[in-house]
Amino acid sequence: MSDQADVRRDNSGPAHRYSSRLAGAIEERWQQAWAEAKAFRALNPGDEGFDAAARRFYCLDMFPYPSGKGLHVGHPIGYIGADIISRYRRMRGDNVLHPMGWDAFGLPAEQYAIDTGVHPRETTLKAIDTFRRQLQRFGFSFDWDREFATIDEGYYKWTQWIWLQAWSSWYDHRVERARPISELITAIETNEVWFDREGCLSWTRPPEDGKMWEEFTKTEQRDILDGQRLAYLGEETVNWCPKLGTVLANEEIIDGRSERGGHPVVRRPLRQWMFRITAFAERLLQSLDDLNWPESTRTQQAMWIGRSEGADLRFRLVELEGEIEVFTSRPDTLLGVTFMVVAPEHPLVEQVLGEPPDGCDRERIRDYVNTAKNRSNIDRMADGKNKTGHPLGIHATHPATGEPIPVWVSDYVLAGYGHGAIMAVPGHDERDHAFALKYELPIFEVVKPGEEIEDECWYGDGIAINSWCEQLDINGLSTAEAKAAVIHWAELEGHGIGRTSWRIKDWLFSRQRYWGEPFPIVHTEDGTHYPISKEHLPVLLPVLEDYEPAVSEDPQPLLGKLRRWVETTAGEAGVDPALLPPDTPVHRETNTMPGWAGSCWYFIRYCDPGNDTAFVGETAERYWLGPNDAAAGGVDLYIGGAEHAVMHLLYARFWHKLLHDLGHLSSDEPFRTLFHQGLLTSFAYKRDDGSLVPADEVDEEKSIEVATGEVVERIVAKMSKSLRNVVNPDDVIAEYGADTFRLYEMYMGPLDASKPWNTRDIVGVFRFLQRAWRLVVDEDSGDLSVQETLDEDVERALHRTIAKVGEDIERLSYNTAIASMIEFVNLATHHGGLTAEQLDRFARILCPFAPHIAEEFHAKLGNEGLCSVAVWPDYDESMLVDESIELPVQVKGKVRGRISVPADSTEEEVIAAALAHERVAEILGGAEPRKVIVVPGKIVNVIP
RNA sequence: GCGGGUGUGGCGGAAUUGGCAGACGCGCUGGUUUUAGGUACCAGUGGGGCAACCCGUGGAGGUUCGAGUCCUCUCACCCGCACCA
Repeated sequence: MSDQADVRRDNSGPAHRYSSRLAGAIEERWQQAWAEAKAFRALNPGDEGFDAAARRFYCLDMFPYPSGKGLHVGHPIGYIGADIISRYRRMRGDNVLHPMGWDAFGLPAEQYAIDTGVHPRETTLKAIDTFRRQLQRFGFSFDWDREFATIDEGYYKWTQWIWLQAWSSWYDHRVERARPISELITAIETNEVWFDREGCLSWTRPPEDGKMWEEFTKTEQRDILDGQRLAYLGEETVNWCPKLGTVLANEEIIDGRSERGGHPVVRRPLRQWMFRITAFAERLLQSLDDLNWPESTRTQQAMWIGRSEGADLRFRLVELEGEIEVFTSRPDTLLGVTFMVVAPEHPLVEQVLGEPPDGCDRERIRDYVNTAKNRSNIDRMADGKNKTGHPLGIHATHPATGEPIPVWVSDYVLAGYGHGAIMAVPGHDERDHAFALKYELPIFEVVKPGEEIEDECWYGDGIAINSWCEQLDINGLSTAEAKAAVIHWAELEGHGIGRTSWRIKDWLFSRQRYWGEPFPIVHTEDGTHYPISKEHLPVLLPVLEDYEPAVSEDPQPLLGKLRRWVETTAGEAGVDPALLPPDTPVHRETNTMPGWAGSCWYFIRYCDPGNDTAFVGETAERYWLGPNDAAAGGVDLYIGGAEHAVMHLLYARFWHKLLHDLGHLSSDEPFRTLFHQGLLTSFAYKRDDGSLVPADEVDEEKSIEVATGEVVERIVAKMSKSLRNVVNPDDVIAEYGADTFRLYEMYMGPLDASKPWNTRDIVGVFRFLQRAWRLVVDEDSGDLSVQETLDEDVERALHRTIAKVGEDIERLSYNTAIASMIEFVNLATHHGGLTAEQLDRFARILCPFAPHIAEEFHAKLGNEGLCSVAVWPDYDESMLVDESIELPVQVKGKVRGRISVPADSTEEEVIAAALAHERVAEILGGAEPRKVIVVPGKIVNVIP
C-alpha cells in the first residue's frame, strides 16, 4: 500500500468523512473499551452473574502456530467467520465461549528457532506476542482471560497427565471401551482371564495348552500388561527423517517426504511410544455418521481408517515348515489363486535365504530384496505401475485344491498391511493381473460379471464360475454368497477365519526433538516403566544449550544429551515411593511428544483454564461440552482449515473418546459441528510459455508484463513469496481499518469457498461504511445527522434486512448478509436518511461484522453501554412484505409483463389482473388460456 | 485409478424449497462536485437487434406449465488418497 494512497484517502474531502485515520482512532478506542469492560468474558457455572437459563454456544477457532512470520491474510478468514456468529449469538442472549490460544510446541517453532539461532522458548513467546497484537487489531470478541499456550507449564502438566491415563489403561473389546489397567489386573488375579503360552489373553475359555498367570516370570507378566496398554512401546518400522532428526507419524508423510520441509523419509525399525488408536477404529468410523461435518472430511477420515471386510487364510508351505497367512477381501476368488506374493520385509524371505530349498536362486533373491528394501518410498512411487519381483523357489499348498502354487516376493505387496503377504488372483485384481502378465503366470477367470462386460480383468462383483473342487463348490453363487461360503468352509476346515482389516495403524507418538512435552515416565535397569505421580507433574522440559539436532542416520533424542537430567533416582523424578524406593536409579524418557499433543485437548482446557487440580473441572466440562437439551455435546461450532481433516481432527477424536471412556468427559465426540473456511488464493500472471510473472512486474489494467510488453494471462494461484502476491493484513488495516478488512474478507464469497484476494475490490465495502457513516454523521460539521420522520418504505426494508441478516448469520452466509446491508444503506440514502431509532437498530445488526464503527454509532446516538452486548433487534413478520406486490406474468414460458396487486389478493384476483394485462391479452388474442398457474408471491404462468 | 467438490457477465459472486437468471460489490461508460488528477455523489452496464423480439448459467439430451436448480450421458478444473490385497 503506498503512502500516497493513504494520504489521499485521509487528507481530501470533508473534515468528518469516514477515513482510514478516523477508522483507526475509532477502532483503538473501542478495543480498549471492550478490554476494560471485559465485555466478552464467558461465565462458568458458579461465576457471579452466570445465567443458567441462557443457551450455551461454544464457538471454537483452530488455534494458530505462532510462527515467526506473523499473521497472513488467509489466517483471519475463519476467525472473522467465527467472531461474527459469536457476536451475534451473544447479542441473542447466549452464553458464548469464544476463546483463543497458542499451539506453541512442535516442529515449526523449533525449526524457526534453529534458523534464527535463538532458543525456541524465546522465539515462540515473541511470536505469540506478535500474533496476539495482530489478532487484537481485528477486534475479535475473544475471552482473553482464558488464553493459554500449550507450552505453559500449567497446561502441559495435564497433557502429560492425559498420556499417563492412556498408559494406565487398556481396551476391553467385550464392552468396546477403554478401562483402567488396574481392572485388568483384578480380572487376572480373580482368574477371569486365561493365557496361552505366548501370553495372549482369552476371556472365553482356557486355551488347550494354556498357562497360569503365576507360571509367567515377573518380566513376562510385565510385558503382557505392557502389551495391553493404550500407550505402549512398540518395535515398529517407522518413518525416520534424517534431516529433521526425528521419526514421523504416517499422517505426516506425503509422497515419501516429510510434510514439514519436504525432506526424504526412510523406513527403519525402532522402539517408539505408540498409541493404540486402532482399538478405537470401529468407533472412530461409526460415530462419523453422527457428526455435522463437511462430507469431504468425513469421507477422508473414513478412508484413512480404511475398514475392509474379508478373511485371513492360511496356506501351508510345501518345501519348508510353516505356512503363509494372508488377508483377502475377496475370499470368493480363492479358486482363482495362481500364485502368492510376499513383501520384501516378510519373515519368509529371511527363512528362504537361511535354508534355501532346491531350485532357489539365493543370490538373485537377496539382490532383489536388498534393492527393494533400500528403494525409498519416493522411488517406489515414481515407478508407478511397473511391477518387479522374483520367485522364491518355494510353493504353498492351495487349501482347497491341494495344488502347489509358486510363492514370489515383490514390493507391490506392502509389509505394513494385512500380513504382508497376498494370495494373487490375477483374473480379478488389476495389480495381480499386471504382475501375472509380466512374469507369464497363469490367469484363471472365476467371477462372471452380471452383465456382459468386455473386460480383461473384472474386479467387480458377479457370479462365481470355474469354482469347483472336491473340497469346495461355490459355482453359481453371487460374490456376497460366495464370500460367506468360503469363510464358513475355511473356519470349519481350519484354513482361516473371517476378519475385518483396517488401514489405520497405531499412532507413533514419540519424537527425537527438543521442543515438545517430555514423557512423564522413567525406566529402571531391567526396562520396567514407572509413571511420574500426579503431584510431581509436569516433568519440566529442561533447558538445553545446544538444541540443534545432529543430522544422523540413527535416531538420537536431543534430551539424551543431558546425562545428569536423564540419569536420576525414582525419588528425584517423582515416582510414587509405593511403586519404587526413592533411591532406585532410573532413566528418564528422552523422547518428546509430537506437536499434535497439545492440540488434542486444548478446547477442553478453555472450559476451565485456571484449574490446577484437574485437567478440567467437572461442572465446567459438563456445562460447555456435555450433552444438553439443545445439543448433543462437544464444541457447538468448530471453524478451521480443511488441511486438518485427517491428523488433528482424528487424533483429537481419539483422545476425547479415551477420556470419555475413563469417565473424565461427558461427551464422546469433541466437535459436533465442523466448518472449513476456504483457501485464500491470489491472482498471478502467466506468460504464453506457462511461466509465471511476479505480480509487481505486471500492468494489471492491460494485462501485460511491464519489462517486455508481453501479454500475460491472469490466473488464480496460492499466495507465495516468489510470485510476490502475498498480502500483509497489517498493511490493509492501516489503509482501510479493521472493520473494512473484516467486511471485505466476508464479502468476497461463501465462507467455505476458495477465493482470490483482490485488493482493488476492498474499496467497495469501504464505501459502504462511508455511506453508513454519512447516515449518522454530517461530514462537514461532524454533528449527528438523523431524520425526524419515519419513512414507511425504509422501515419495511429495515425489518426485512434485520430478518435476512439474522437468518444469513445462522447459516454462515455472510456475503449475502453484507449485500443486504449494503442494499439497505443505499435505499436509506436515497430516501434521505434514517431516524435515530432506526439507526440504532441498524448499528446493532452491523455490529457482528463491523463492530468498531457500530459501537461508534451506538455511542453517538446517545446509548450508554456497549453495542457489542446490546440486544439483537426484533422484526415484525407483517412488515416483511409490502402492501402491494409486483408479480411477473409468463406466457409461453417467457415473462411478458408484470402486474401490481395487493399482497393479500386471492388467486382469482391475481388471474384476473394477469389476463387483463395489455401484452398478455394481446398474445392470447382473445382466446381463453388452457391453464393459469399462480405461485403465490412469485409468478403467474399463463398457458395458452 | 478411487473418493469429495466446482463450472453463472470483463472480475468476485447472488438466486436457502423447481418460479422474474445475473442481487450486491469491483471494473467500465457518461455526468455532477472539484483549479486538475484522485476522493465523493448521480445514472447506465449479459450478448444481439432501431424495435417487437431472439439468444444466454461448461457441453448434449430428457422430465416439467416452468430447470442454474431434478434425471441421463459428457467435458474441464480444484482438493484429498493412492500398489491397502
